[in-house]
Amino acid sequence: MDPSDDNSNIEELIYSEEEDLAMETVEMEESIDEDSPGTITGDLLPPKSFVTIKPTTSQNHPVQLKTIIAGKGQPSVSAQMQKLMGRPVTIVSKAGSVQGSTISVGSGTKVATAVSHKIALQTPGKKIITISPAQAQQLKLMASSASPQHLTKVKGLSSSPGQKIIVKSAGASGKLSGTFIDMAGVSKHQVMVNPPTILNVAASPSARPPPALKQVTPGMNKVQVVRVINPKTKQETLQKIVFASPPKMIKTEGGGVVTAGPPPPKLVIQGKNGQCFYVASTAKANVAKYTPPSPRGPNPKPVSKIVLDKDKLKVVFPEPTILNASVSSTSKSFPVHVFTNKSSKHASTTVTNVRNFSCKPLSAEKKVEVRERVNIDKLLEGGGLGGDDDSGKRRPCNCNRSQCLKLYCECFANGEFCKDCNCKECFNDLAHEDERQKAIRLCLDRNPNAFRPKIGKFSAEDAIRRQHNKGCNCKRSGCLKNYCECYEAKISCSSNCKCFGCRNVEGYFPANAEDSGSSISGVKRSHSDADPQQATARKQACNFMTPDVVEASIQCMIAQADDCQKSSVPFLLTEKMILEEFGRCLAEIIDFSFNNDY
DNA sequence: GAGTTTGAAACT
DNA sequence: CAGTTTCAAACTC
Ligand SMILES: [Zn+2]
Ligand SMILES: [Zn+2]
Ligand SMILES: [Zn+2]
Ligand SMILES: [Zn+2]
Ligand SMILES: [Zn+2]
Ligand SMILES: [Zn+2]
Repeated sequence: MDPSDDNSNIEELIYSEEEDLAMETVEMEESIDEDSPGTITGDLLPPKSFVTIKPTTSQNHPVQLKTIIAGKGQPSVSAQMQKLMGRPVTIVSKAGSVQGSTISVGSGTKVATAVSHKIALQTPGKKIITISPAQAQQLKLMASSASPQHLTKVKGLSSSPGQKIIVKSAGASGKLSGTFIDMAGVSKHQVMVNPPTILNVAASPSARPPPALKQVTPGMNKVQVVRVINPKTKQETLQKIVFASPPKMIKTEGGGVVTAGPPPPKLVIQGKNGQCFYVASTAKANVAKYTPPSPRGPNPKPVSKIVLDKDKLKVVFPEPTILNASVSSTSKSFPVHVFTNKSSKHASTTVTNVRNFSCKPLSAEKKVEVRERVNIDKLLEGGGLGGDDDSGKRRPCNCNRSQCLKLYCECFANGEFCKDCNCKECFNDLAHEDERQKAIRLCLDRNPNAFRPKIGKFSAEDAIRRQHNKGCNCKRSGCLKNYCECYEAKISCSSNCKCFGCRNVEGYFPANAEDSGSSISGVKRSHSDADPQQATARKQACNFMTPDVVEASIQCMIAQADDCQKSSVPFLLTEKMILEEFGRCLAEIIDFSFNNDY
């Protein structure tokens, strides 16, 4: 096998290294039963063949999966398979025994992943279908049945390109192409691949470039210039304040009510990165105050808002009003001092890093609420691009159809305005603040945490053990590509994730505190010496149900059904034999897991 | 740069 | 809530 041939195997390589398999040579070979001839040709009863995958450094307990033999097709079954797989299928070998039954699908398949009791099938198109056990039963029946009308039920089952395999035949020098059966990513290649470098860049104010002066660009609204001082860098910058919508009665659908005297104007300060603070002035609290809606309810529209750069944490108005910030425990909050020439009163300010604009209960005394939409948590966590997109390196979006007012838009999802983006018909700017607010409300309605950091969590404990709040749902990436939000954030998948064939498991990324050094070497600790607490939270590296394994298993079962059909085995017996085949597959998988002490 | 793949978000 | 569609980014060539 040429290690360089298939670049689709790269992830496997990375994975195997991470799983401490780097030092093992894993061999995949076709083993021929002793009592069978060593040839695989012809229409005769083919030998029992297995694909054996065994780490050479471990004991002799190779995992055996049924194999895949290339050869001539058999009309009825291959026709069925063809329908099933959505492509020509050649089934060559008809195994003499149940154990030897094999099928081959021409160019490799991407079939399905089974997790727990569900099986996910990927159609040639692109869709993943999950079938319940009951449906799986149907599938089996169908596979063994000759009646075509059943076939429609499994139209989704298909083969897929890409997974090429070269099976080294024991006797022959020829190569067989077939499905790559990959037990938990074990690969024959012995390649050292360094794990991705993890950058845990804490948000360091000093590392940031000094805030630049902000040019005041009056929009449709009244604009005022404000000096903003970064409390850490002591640097000042100008910000613009936009007095947006005129005072209005404020209604909140969530039951929160704002009966308003004329509320103060809306304040908006936009920072250079599009991050923003909202300042909702509730100075006339006795007149205009709102009842915080139910946690789930939509938030009242901020009466005033200030949008400013995340770096600039002080807002300075000509005549000072000092606002004390209350610091929320988990979100990054800053003392904010607002000096205004409009009012000489002192006011309290609640500063919350509420990217979601959620309505935090306001204490009655607070007179001004500052809402900050800055994506600070993410930066702090070093999640995703965090840490380095910090200083204005925010990635521009390229939205075409969402108007940047849906969460599809990264800018919008981060609570930022679009700036220097490549979007079309962008509404995510000051000029469309009303629409924007509406969109925000809509999002919050759907998901109150929509604008919260996806990675951090709310307890201190979870902050240490970073994990994706919702978890990912990856089906085909093995959580080893940036499609996966966990992987993208450089964190291991957790119990929150519902991914199939996950390889982004514990140990893939260095644990936060202690593990820093070892992971670079690619040597994975066994979970015995890992932090047990962490072990519970992170996804364990014991996921043997990779798509390939599942596929192989399914193939075996289908082959079994096929054999029975061809031998006119009674229906009930067929069913039983298929189940037995399934059992054998499971046993082999379990066997493998035991022999590979993860 | 075009085309494909992917999984989150949105929608029904 | 599940199934489907839409979307923009990630990825591949
Ligand atoms: Zn956008
Ligand atoms: Zn944008
Ligand atoms: Zn935009
Ligand atoms: Zn994932
Ligand atoms: Zn995950
Ligand atoms: Zn995962």
